[in-house]
Amino acid sequence: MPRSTRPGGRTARTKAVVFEAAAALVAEQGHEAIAMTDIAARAGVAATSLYRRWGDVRTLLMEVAVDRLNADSPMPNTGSLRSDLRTWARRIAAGLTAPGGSPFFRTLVATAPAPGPAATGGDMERITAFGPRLQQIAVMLDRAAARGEAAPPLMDVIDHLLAPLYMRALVGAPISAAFAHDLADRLLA
Amino acid sequence: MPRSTRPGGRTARTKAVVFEAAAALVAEQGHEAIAMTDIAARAGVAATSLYRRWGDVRTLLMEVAVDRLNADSPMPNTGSLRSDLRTWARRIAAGLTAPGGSPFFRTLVATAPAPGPAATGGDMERITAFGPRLQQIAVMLDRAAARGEAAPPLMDVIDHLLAPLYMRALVGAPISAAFAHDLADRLLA
DNA sequence: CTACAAACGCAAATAAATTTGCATTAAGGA
DNA sequence: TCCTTAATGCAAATTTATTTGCGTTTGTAG
Repeated sequence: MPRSTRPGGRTARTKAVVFEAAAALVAEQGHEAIAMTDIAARAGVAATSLYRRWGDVRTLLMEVAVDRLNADSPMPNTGSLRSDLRTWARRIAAGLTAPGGSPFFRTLVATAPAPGPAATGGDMERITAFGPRLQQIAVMLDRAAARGEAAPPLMDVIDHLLAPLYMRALVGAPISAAFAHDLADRLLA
Repeated sequence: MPRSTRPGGRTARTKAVVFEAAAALVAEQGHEAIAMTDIAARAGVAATSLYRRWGDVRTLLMEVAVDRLNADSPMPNTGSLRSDLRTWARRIAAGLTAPGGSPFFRTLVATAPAPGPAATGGDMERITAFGPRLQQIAVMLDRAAARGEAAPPLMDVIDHLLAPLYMRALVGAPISAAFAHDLADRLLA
C-alpha cells in the first residue's frame, strides 16, 4: 500500500516514522509511561532530534493524538440531518472502539494544556484540536438549515452526541453502533 | 476552621500536608508539569517518603484527584426525582466551576490507568474513582423507584448528565447552573 | 553540478529524577 | 514507662532524562 501523503523531504519522512512509533506506543501501553527516549528508540532516530523538533514528550504526543483524531473522513451528506447525524455518530463510535481509538483521545486530554481561566465567553474551540471536527459539524448543520430542516445548535451536538461518546471512551464503557444511533435520535427528539 | 478529619498518627498528618501541597500545585499549574520533587518541597517532607509511599507521581496525583472528586456531599432528598437531579447536577456544576475544580478531573483522567481491553461487558465502574459517585446516584434512583416514580437507568444519568458536565470541564466550556438544570430536565423528558 | 542551510546523528556534559543505606523519630502496645 | 515497629529524614549513589557541541547528511536553490 503506497503512502500517498509522504512528500520528498527527509523532514517529512522522519516525522512520519516518529509519529508511527509514538502512535504505536500509545496504542499499546497508553500515554502515561512513554518517554522521549522510547519513541526515539522505536522510531530509529536520535532522541536529540525529537527534543529539538518538539521540545518535550507531551508536545509530541499531543500532536500525534491530534493527528490521529483529525484523520478526517468526509462528512456524510445523505439528504436528511437525522440520517447524517446517525452515520456520523456511528463513525465516531467506530473510531473510538477501534484498536487504539480511545487511547488517543485519552492522550489528547492528558497532554492538552489546561483551558484558560474563567471560560466565560467562548465555546469548545479552546481546545484547538477539536476545531476541524467542529467545523465539520457546523457544515452538516448548515446544510440542514439550508434545506429548511430544524437544526440543533452546535453546542447541543457537542453536549449530547460527542460528550457521551467520548466520556464512555474515557472510562472504558462499551460503545456500540446502536448507542451512537440512539444518541443521534435523542438529540433530534 | 478546625479540620475534623485528621486523626492522630504521624502518617495521617504527613499524608494530609502532602495531599494539600499536591492539590495546591494541581489547582495552580495543572498536573502536567508537577514532579514528585515539587510536591515534597512544597509539603516540607522528604521526597524519599513520597516515593516509598506512593511509588511515583502519577499514583499520588491520582489519589489526590480521587480524594477531591469524592469529597462527598450528602445526596439531595427533596421528595421528587426531578428536584433531586436538578440540585445534584447543579452541585456538580458548582464543583467543576469552583477554583481548581476542573483541574482535578483533568488530572484524574490523565493519571487513571487505561481502561481494560474490550470493555464489552461492564459499565462505568471500571474507573474505580467514580464508584462512590455512582453509588450515590443509584441511591437517588432507587429512592425514586421506591416512591413509584419512573427513574431512568443509571447509565442514562451518566451519559446525559455527567458526560456533558465533565466534557465541558475538560475543554473549558462554560458550565452554568442553568445548564445543569436543563440537563436534569432533559434527562427526564 | 555546486553551494548553502536545515535537519540529523553521535558522544559528551549536564541536570534531574529515583533508589538505597542508615540513623532518627514517633506511634501503639505490653 | 519501656519496647517494638513503621515511617521519616538525610546524604550518597545510581539511573535516567535532557541539553550542548560538532561533524555529517540531505534536500534544495542557483
